Amino acid sequence: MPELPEVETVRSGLAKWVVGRRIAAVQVLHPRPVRRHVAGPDDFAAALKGRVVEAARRRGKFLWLPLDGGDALLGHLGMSGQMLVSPAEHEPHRHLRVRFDFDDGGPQLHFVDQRMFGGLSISPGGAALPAEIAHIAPDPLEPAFDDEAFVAALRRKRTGVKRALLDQTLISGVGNIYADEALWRAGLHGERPADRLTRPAARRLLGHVRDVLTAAIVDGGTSFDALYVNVNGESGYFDVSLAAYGREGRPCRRCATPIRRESFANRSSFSCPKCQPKPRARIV
DNA sequence: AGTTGCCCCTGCGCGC
DNA sequence: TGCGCGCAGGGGCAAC
Repeated sequence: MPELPEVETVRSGLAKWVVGRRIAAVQVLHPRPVRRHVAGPDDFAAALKGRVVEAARRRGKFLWLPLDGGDALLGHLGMSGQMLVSPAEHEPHRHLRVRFDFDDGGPQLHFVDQRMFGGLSISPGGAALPAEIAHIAPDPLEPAFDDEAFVAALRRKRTGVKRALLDQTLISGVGNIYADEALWRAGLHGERPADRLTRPAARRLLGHVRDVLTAAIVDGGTSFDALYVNVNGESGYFDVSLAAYGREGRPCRRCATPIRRESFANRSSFSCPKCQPKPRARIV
């Protein structure tokens, strides 16, 4: 579910509510979200007890909390993960998987995840950049992102431009919603061969990716339902600004043609049939 | 080596 | 009312 804007909204909430606090206890209520910690849930909890959270960082859709001593708590929300800051007296969420208590007795941190595609792990020495996510490309909102390197790499991809946008080793943070939104803004169908984009077209597409991600962060992300909320349980409202995703049959905001839905990699793609014409088959 | 497909999970809404 | 099916903001890994 969460893409870069949603994860960034969560990160800023963690920066505000969790950074600077010392973990007093960790309870793992379901082992699956901690599956990447090979030593097991008990070891995971023991290793975090007493550690101070020093920062809240993000690359693409990954989050990490640098801890005193140089390690980091690395997290990914998967399709349905949430980080909630919750007073201890509140009724726990049905899908609460991991609970963190702090030594100040203040609100707890709850990792909630219905589908459990997300997870938490400890990255040894991973405060600056966890080794586990070294294979992920920078995201387009961080200074390390190299626009021209991305444009060149995109134009070498022997695949459709949407698949390329979703390739986290090429550009991170873009998921199914914002890929469709950026392609709509660029007037490109997702099946357009990436290696046939002109350099200027690739640069324009990157600009649209950056613009839509930035606009969505301002709105606190996209919330279709209760599965995505910020650390205080509040929804984002970028959904009202979506132009393509989830708008099948509704008029294109540019030309009023009904938005089309096509199946794509076990999911869906939304686009305007007129503004984003399907490419002709590749002639080899 | 680069690209594609399958699988991991739970729950909800729809049609029969 | 009940059940089966399709679908959902992601990513790792095996197989071509």
